[in-house]
Amino acid sequence: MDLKFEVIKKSNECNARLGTFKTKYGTHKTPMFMPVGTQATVKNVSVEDLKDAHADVILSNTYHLWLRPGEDIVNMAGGLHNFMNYHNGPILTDCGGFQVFSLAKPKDIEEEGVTFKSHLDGKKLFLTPEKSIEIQNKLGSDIAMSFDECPPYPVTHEYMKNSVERTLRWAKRGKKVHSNKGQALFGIVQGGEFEDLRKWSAEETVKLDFDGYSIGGVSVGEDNETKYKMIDYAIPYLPENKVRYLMGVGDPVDIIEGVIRGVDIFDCVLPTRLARHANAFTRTGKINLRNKKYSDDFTPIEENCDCYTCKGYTKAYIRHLVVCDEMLAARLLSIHNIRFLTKLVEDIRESIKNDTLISFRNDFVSKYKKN
RNA sequence: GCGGUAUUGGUGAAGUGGUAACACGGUAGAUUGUGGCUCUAUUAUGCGUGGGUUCGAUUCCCACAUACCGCC
Repeated sequence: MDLKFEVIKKSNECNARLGTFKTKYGTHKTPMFMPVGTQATVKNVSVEDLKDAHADVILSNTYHLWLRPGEDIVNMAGGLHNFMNYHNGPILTDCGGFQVFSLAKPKDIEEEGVTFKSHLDGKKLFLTPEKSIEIQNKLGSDIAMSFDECPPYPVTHEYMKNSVERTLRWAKRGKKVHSNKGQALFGIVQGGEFEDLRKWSAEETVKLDFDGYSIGGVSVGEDNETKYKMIDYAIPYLPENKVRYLMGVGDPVDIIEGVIRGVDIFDCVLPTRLARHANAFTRTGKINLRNKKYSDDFTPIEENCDCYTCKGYTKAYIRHLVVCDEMLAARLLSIHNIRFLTKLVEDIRESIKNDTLISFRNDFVSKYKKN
């Protein structure tokens, strides 16, 4: 399904662009941040919480839902939206390719597909590009991802070349069986830190004509300079009139740097994972609510934040919940962290509109200290 | 009153005549297409108190304190 992506404005100081795309849920603004809800739930928060936090598109995962409860169950429920009661916006399903990186060994990656060892019971599983698309079709997500391999960092040029070529062949196979007319399908650019492979991967993937393009294999252990190069190497070969999605990136500074380089969409587990580890984003850096210094701090996480958490709860109280291992801590922190990133992209959009993104970046980075 | 046994950090505890394991907890840190798991660093200048022996004692000896168990 064509997302009718439109560039509303191009920055005149960098590659950033302000855009919109359309689905049956309405018009969606980019740059955008998507919270991750791997197992048909954004951990610890309700769909009402997500709405309050200005979440729009959310992510779910093919691999996890394939194992539990199984795509047929979700299909019987009427699709993911009905199953999880999420009607605020579209759902994007990741293809399961990232699990190749985290669960499979290189020898288990073959032309036909990938042999996984289930993280639940160790059972051997076999996932192919066709199977991934078929599962995503049944899940009924609005945007499906092409099945890819996300190699670790670093690997040799030779390994990466083989991997990228195979990922392209997998993309072709997946596209061939993609039959869900109401579902968009995105291709994934790989190639690691190698400029020639990123270029090749981007050009060849674009030839297949997907509804959007993502840059994968980023933030897998490389340094910042390399990370930003990976984006720079791919962007010039992606079409202007299609969304660009940088997979798995959600550090606030990385989001800004990504937008400056021409990225439209981001997703990341960071806001919710950090919340489970008692961390909160603030404009002056990440803070750890477990820290003793907050035990008598009766101010909100951020004084001017409009999220549910900051409007009603103090750092001292949240710290108390964290120390007592109370579940509410994770919920309150998740809500704040998600809102922090949705607000960040709102500010980014405003900055693109005003052609002040570079100074916004400089200002943000100077205040956002790595503790 | 007499004998015996014990006393190590916030907790449970190991241990040795050469300067205090381990676990939990505490304090910090990591976390980027999610296992809430996990990982890393750090946390007793001191082994009930006071003496003695020794180059050196938490360790051996004596006394005392405290706790528990026997006996009158």
